[in-house]
Amino acid sequence: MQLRKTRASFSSRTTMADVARDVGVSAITVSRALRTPETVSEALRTRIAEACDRLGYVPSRVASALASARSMTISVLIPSLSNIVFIDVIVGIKETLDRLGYQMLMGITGYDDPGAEERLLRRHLEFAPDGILLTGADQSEAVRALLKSFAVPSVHMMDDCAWPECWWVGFSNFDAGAAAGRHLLANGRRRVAIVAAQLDPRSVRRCDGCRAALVEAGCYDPALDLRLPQPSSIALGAEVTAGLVARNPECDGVFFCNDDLAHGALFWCGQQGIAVPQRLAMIGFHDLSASAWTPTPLTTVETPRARIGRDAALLLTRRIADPAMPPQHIDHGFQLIRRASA
Amino acid sequence: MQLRKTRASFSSRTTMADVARDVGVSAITVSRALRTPETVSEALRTRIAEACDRLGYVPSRVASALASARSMTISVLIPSLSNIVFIDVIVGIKETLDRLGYQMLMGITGYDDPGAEERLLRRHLEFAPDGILLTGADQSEAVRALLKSFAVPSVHMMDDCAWPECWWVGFSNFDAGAAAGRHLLANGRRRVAIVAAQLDPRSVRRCDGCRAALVEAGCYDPALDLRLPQPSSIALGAEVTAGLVARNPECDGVFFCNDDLAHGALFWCGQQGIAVPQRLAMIGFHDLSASAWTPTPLTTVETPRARIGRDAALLLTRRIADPAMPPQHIDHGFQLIRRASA
DNA sequence: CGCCCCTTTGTTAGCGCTAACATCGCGCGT
DNA sequence: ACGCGCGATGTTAGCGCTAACAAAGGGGCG
Repeated sequence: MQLRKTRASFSSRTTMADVARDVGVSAITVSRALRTPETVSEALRTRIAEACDRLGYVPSRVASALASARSMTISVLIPSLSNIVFIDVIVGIKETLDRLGYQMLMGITGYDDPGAEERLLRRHLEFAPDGILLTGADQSEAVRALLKSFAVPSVHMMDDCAWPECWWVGFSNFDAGAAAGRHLLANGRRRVAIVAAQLDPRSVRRCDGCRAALVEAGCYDPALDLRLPQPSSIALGAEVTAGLVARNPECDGVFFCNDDLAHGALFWCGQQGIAVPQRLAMIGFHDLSASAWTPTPLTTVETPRARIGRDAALLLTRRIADPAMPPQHIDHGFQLIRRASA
Repeated sequence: MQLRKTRASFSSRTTMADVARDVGVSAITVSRALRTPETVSEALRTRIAEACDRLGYVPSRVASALASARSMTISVLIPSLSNIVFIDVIVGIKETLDRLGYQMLMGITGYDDPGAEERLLRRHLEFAPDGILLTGADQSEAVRALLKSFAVPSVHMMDDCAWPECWWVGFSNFDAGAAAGRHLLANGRRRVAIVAAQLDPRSVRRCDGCRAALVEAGCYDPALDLRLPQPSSIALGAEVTAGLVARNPECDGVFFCNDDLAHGALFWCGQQGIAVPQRLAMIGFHDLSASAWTPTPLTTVETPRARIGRDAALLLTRRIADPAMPPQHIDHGFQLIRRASA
């Protein structure tokens, strides 16, 4: 008889072997009763279920993951939590993953550090996720190499991607920006400013789209094309609008790359008595819930964020289940929401 | 020679054994070089680090978790993602956990189903988290029993708790509500309404606090004490204020159990030309970023959400490291933010 | 009646790592 | 010269589960 100390275990929890012993079968039968009930006779299945209940058995996904090479976790990499846009995406993702029994591991890349996504990915790979959801399709070479060498299925969210091998669920930020620009033009605006903050690739692409629309109409003015590196906020929107009106009094319309900035602009115009849209029309991006409630309700581009999250997660789990599946792309589009501001 | 198929493994990744073979040492030495570098000679340590790099070795936390009974994950149970308040808490939690190398597993309990938290906890226990962060201290008996039987350390967030064994980081919702009530009274208001939506225990407690303040001042009127089961939103705030003004024209002040409702009320008053605070004073709760930007800036109670998340996570990891530690409570308080609305 | 196939259960051997104990060699004090 | 302590490395076993193969029993069919 050894006197060797028993080694640490997860709080000496009830194991599958305990349940098996209790019922008088082998562990694999318990395993099957839980995972593939149809392969176990009904009588046994009932006795096993009863024993699990009675003993308070909670299966260990850690052991299961090691044995089956399926961790039942999905890593989700997003740039920020402070941006409600990504929260909506997460809500959609969780809806799908909860239903399918996956857990979500979340990683925040930030906007500034170009190497952050790779470091984060490496950290997440330690947890052996069954798949990865990425924001945008502008990943670095290092990130793509890691994904490939670890053979982790991935799906990109919130933008489109020209590369046919890329799995993505999103919409064209370029087209959405262009639609916003054309709407301002259709409103008779000729001196249109473009305001972008937090220069992530998707904001840049929608500004590109808006710019293209202005160029096409022959009224693009680089002096009205503002790029701010700071994080987007209501306060920044107010500040930048004040500067814009002071320096470019002829400006008669603004495309803001997101709604927060537009909210700040609207509040500031309200305080200053600047008539929106008569004097200055404006259009935002994403249609946040407050956009229907600003002093002048905000015309904006609605993006189906929760649907994108939901479908990206669904697509990813399908890809995990069938590695031979050909690449899929889902374009969920966008919708111009016409309110009073433009 | 067996022809048995090799079993599934995590995409045939490089293992610790591969690194050990490459360097010409045993696996345990590699393990030590990574986890407790000071126990391995410097020469070996360098060669091991070099081999890890060259082979692209990423340690498997799944195997590590099984062997060491430490999963390096923390489960966080919150009621909702749509409520920005909890996002702020999550931001704080992630700040701490990222620094300490933990991963976060997130569970959403919702507001309605009383059994949801227990089911969710059970699901999370399958992943063998090293600790659990819970919202509030009103858990069901079943939840407390599960936590006890699995011996998972936990810390409660966002409220205080009278029970001395309970570890918590938060503030007194009751006191915060009372402070809001007293502020309205100090503004000379005598016909004060209390409006609560999404009746979670913390909202209820802050309304209790406000009510106590009104009772103490001898001006509590049950007809002005509104409890709405619906989810809180800007639209609901507008709607309920319209009803309140119509039915109770004498009402001169309102305590809203959160800022969203107050925003809706302010927008509605702006549209209707109702003077805030002259005709109707109002005070919100949580100090969301938009509260400084409403038509009339909102007086509200600031809650240190990110700090609570950060410190709750820190406390939890300390409790994990030292199971003998006595229960800790951190009261981060709250702060009345005086703006124009009251 | 024997054969085959299908359903149901079991045996064996890991998945990749780490706890616990074992061992080895070196410097030091006496 | 000897033993002791200590730092550095190794051996063994096992965490709790599941893949792969094995086997037993029953039923259908020529």
